[in-house]
Amino acid sequence: MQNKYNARVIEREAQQYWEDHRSFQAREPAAGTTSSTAKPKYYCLSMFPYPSGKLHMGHVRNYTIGDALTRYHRMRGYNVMQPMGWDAFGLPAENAAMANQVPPAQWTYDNIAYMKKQLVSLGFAIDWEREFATCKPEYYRWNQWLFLRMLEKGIAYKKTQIVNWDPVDQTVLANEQVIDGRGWRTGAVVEKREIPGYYLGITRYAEELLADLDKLPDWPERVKTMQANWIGKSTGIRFAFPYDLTDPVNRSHLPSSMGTPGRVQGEGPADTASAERPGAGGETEARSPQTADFVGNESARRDGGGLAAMGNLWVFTTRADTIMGVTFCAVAAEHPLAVLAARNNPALASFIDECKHGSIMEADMATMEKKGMPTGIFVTHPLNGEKIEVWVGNYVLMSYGEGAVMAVPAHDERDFTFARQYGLPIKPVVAVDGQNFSTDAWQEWYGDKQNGRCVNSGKYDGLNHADAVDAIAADLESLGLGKKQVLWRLRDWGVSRQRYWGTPIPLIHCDKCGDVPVPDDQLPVVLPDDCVPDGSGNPLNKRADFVNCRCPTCSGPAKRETDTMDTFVDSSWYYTRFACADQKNAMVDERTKYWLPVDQYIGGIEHAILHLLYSRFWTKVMRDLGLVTLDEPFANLLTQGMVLNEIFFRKPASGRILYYNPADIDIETDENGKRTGATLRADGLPVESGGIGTMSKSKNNGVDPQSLIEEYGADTARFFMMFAAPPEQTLEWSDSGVEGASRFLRRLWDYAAKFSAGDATAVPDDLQKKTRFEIHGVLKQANHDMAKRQFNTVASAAMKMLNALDRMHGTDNDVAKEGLSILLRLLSPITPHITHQLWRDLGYGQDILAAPWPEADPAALDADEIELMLQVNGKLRGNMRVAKNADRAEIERLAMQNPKVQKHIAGQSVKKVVVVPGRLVNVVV
RNA sequence: GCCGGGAUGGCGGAACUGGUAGACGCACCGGACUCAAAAUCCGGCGGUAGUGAUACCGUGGGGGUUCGAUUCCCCCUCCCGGCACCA
Repeated sequence: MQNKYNARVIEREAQQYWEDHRSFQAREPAAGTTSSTAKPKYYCLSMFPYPSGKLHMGHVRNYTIGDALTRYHRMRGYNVMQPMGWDAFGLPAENAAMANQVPPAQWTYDNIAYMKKQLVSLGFAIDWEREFATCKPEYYRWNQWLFLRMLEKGIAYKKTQIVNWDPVDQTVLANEQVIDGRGWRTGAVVEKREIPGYYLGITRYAEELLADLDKLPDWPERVKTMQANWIGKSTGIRFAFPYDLTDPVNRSHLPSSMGTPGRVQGEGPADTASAERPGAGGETEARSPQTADFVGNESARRDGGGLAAMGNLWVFTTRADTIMGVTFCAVAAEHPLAVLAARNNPALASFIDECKHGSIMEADMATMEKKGMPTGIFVTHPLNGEKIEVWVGNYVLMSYGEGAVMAVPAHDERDFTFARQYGLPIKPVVAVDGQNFSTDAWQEWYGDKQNGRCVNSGKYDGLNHADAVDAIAADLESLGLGKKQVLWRLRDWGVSRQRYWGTPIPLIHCDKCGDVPVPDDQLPVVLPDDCVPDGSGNPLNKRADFVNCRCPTCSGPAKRETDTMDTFVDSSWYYTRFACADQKNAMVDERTKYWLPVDQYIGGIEHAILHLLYSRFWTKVMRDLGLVTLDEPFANLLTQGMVLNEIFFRKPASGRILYYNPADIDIETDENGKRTGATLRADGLPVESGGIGTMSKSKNNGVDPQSLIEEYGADTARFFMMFAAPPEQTLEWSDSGVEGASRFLRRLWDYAAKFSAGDATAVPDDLQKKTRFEIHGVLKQANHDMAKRQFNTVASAAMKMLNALDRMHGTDNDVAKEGLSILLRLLSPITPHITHQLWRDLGYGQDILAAPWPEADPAALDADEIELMLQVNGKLRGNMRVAKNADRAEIERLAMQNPKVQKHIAGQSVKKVVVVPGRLVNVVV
């Protein structure tokens, strides 16, 4: 073997070997394999990358974790599959296309080619025969196909709603892209536009998406919590306050056009299905408060379309037990009653306008001062008949529930604040023993529904929360004015995008026949891949060859839909496609039954909600269409931590902060190694430390994986990443840590070279025995850690083994031979190249991948004598060796004789002696 | 405000189910090799006192349970992440 470690050469050779032997090709079991002879399968998947240009450290960490798990399970005897693909549609390609005047397709394919080379050079055990890119018609045709199935089932539907529109870029903006009411790029004032779009009915699955979180015991708790919060289930009562605009108190609000009083047709309680709710949005729009109008709100739409003189103000509450404490109602600025009242009230109109133009971010609204104005409209309390005034309140969201609330200042903190501000009455209707109500300040117990009892509530007095809610729900229902209802925070998923680089939505607009789905036999609707966007809207609109078509129904001239699908659609089902990527005639086939679910999914926490929720939804839809047979796609989820690096900067007296790359900084330390300062190497002058942050361009603290691989090799990069921190925690970059990883691999190589040369230095038997004891002890712990996916301690175990072997000096013995074979196998999931080479060079076998995973030998751990700690009053005072089979009395006797123990118990009486077998003796005095 | 996760040497991080706190590595200090440097190897490395054996203190702070607490319970402080006028 070579006596010097040359990463470049051995990594190239190992990768060539794997390619030649198709080492990572995953195969389904041959027909006839019985479940008793079959290997268990292990589908290990890392979130596929967006082909942005080149890999970043986050990718390297993500895929190294996945690769270590894949290789470990393979050696453990699993039939493994680790595929890779490309999440290839998306906005950055359009931006790059504009900047470089190159079509997004070409840019994307160039990036894929380069990044694939990088992945190969990192030695990942990927089955490249299953690779695909989502921007290929062979893939996205199934987006279109399934979309059409959803349309048939009514899961996909079209509706019109308000969105943020940038008039300069001519595109929809996500909420995050609107800053102080202006487009982030153009600075143009964002308009509200009512735009038709397609929605997927994820809310139909809300209950199951929430309940099935319990079927995911191996998901991180915080991800499940985030999803549960996002889905946001509230159980309560939807009920109505009837109003009559012809009533003398309301006469001034009667619209002149509204001569004849009369009830609105079809108005009734609980007739709005909870599943399909107003203001739906997808991806980013899901958070949009839909402030501009009440479009989509069914009860509101009927009233708003031509408000009748008599009607119902619908509200939702989870605290129906406080219904007798209602002293006013509050509605959102966009609520039809507010709009009506503003018609002849200029002050109110301008207030409403102010509310609408406020920040649309909900986070900002939370800290906003509570403001409101009375509408002068009165509604009737459904249970006690009192006249209740309707206020417009800036704290009521049009997008949640009915856009209107019953206000109970005594038992809701927001209502309390509001009532105090405007001098509205506060009427306590819930009492808690031992507490006195005061309107001076809000107290915690006012909102307590656990311990409260109804008071001042007539027939409901004395009831607790649950009983009162039941009784009130029953009464409201018998009046036809209300009913129990579940309200969800989750919105339907808006998937239409006015973008070019995405899956065309397969619909055709015909003047005669309306919106006509593209027939299956005309799929895929192929996206022209030679467009270069110019920044003025969707370039597809200018492609006559794409837009103009024939109506599938009447064959007349028609126009193709030019909106494309949200790119989250692509990633919602790609994991099913890997099971059968070569299937030309169907979206998926039987092979999904074998491979799914994904046994281990690995990715960033930033996808905790969107991608993971959409994928869960999509799986359930595919299941209901009979395409797959599972409820949940990802059995085990690992969310890896981010890669951080230090930030260095200078702040010139004038001008912008300048950031310096840590690689260009020298650290000064005192003689204890404590840092005293940092200077820029170029000029030797001090720079300031800005702490630790995620690697980013803006902070100039990124490290390019490519340069790392070129300088040290893939194994060093992989080893450092695994050693520096547990996978779920953040990882701090450290150049000297990388150096240390490299040093270890060189030491390993040097040791192997020495072993190979045969160093016959005599090693005493007891040292050999001790070394073997140590190796197997470390292995036992390492296997425990491996099962926990705690790779940092596995890496450290490998280092400990090398240290132990090295201490033995001589290598020509069975302990060294066995120890090295254990070490190589333990390390092979982390550093596959060097271990592949050494395994062959040292004659252990042809291919370490075929070697069994090492297990600790109990015989090696069996010692004649064991060491016991000696404590006096719980303080460590010494230790002693006793025979393995010494009994309790013997141990106690020996411990009491021990001089260290004697010294510390001198002159005191022994109260008790605690003996923990194999561990310690504690003498209590 | 609510939910989740944290806090251990100069640094990254270990510590099985309550049983030797600081494994392993980095940094630093001392030594060997060298004309010298790098690389490599050997030794040291929580704090205080002491020449030393040793003693005391020490896992964010305070209390508790226990023979024994980084680990379990209660209270508090700070940090990170997510959500947020959700009715």
